[in-house]
Amino acid sequence: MRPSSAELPVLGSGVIRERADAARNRLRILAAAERLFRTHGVAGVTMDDVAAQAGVGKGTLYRRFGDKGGLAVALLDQRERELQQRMLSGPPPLGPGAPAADRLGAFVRAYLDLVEAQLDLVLLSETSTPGARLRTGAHAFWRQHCRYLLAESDATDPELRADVLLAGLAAEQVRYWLRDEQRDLDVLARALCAAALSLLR
Amino acid sequence: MRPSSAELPVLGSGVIRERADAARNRLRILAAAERLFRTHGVAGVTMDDVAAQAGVGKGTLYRRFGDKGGLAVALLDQRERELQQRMLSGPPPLGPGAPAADRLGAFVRAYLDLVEAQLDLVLLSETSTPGARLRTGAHAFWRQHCRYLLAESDATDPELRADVLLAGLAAEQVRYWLRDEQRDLDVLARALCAAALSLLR
DNA sequence: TGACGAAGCGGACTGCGGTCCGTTAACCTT
DNA sequence: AAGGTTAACGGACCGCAGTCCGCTTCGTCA
Repeated sequence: MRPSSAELPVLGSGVIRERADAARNRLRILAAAERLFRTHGVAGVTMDDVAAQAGVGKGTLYRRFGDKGGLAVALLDQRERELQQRMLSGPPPLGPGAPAADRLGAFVRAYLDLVEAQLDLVLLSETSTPGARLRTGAHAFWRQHCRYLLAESDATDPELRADVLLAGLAAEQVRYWLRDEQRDLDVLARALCAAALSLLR
Repeated sequence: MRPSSAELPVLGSGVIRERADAARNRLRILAAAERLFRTHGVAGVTMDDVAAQAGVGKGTLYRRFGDKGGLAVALLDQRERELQQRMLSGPPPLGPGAPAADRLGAFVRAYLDLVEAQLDLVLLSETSTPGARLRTGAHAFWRQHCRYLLAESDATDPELRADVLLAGLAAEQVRYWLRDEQRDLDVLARALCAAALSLLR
């Protein structure tokens, strides 16, 4: 889909290596975007701004990241990978070893924290285009994990219920709870965990 | 928020009546939009197209409907009101008289049908701007209804669970299930009803 | 090391959503 | 019925996301 550092060709395989200027520009763009987003807020930065700040043409920006959402995806990549690692091989209850229900609760909590910490960026990555949320590589990962845990607990229709759960964790919805309804993050997390557990039956 | 025919000033109260040219233009615009959306698809129609086809300036379009999503909301208004009437005073299990759990299932089914029948329009109304979905008057209605039914069944945290349920019924998600995953509407409806019932406990 | 092919670059350009503000005409008042 | 008030109109205008295509530079291979 969208090229990000995660999906770039890897040295040694049959795939061609990333060209030097391309690599340099990719880093420049990411650095510039992060700086601008931090100081002006995600909404206050245009793609022209990013290109100019990175000292790069707009075409380069789009060739690399596809669209504004793709840029957000790339910026989120690092944090998401960390969480994914913890889920795959970290300590329980998030990592393997705990009962599926506990792991699901731990995931909801950890994912919610990640979304909250990067709300604007996640929102951008999920809403830049209708349906974007469901098309990122990261989303496929979260879904796969939830499906597995739901199936493990003999939930009916784990695929669909994983999607329902993740729909409830969409940035748009989380932002509404947190900002518009002023819900406390911890209380919200507990309530969502309980709802997730309900979906197990 | 967004002015729609539903919120227009009503004759007789202290509020000022809609001017004659305004009423004429409103109808022209809605007719033009419906015609264009039907023949060219929602995505293939620009606001300039609508204005031109309606024989009206663009400013008029925006003054009346706020943005493209507002136009979609207005077009959906009729169908949504019908469903709302059935929920408030139609026959059970959708209307009053049946157990809350049955009414919830009936709502999920009926709402899903409405979304499916007008997928592109609902999608537009929910995604024209991030968070639009949660801000329409209709959404407040669906939410209120679900909250009530959940509370009636002694569900924990009915407010939050209503939001989770409705997030799962968002047009973006429904389109994904129907179009990308090719799920059968009936099967999907049954699975979602089951998930909704799980949220009751 | 020179030269060739292709990946990558960059910025002018396009199209569309949304705004602004000078003009028009509906409705009220007397 | 004439005049004044003001809501409503309309289309030129703006900003930004995203595209296109002629030019540049990288990496390779002889």
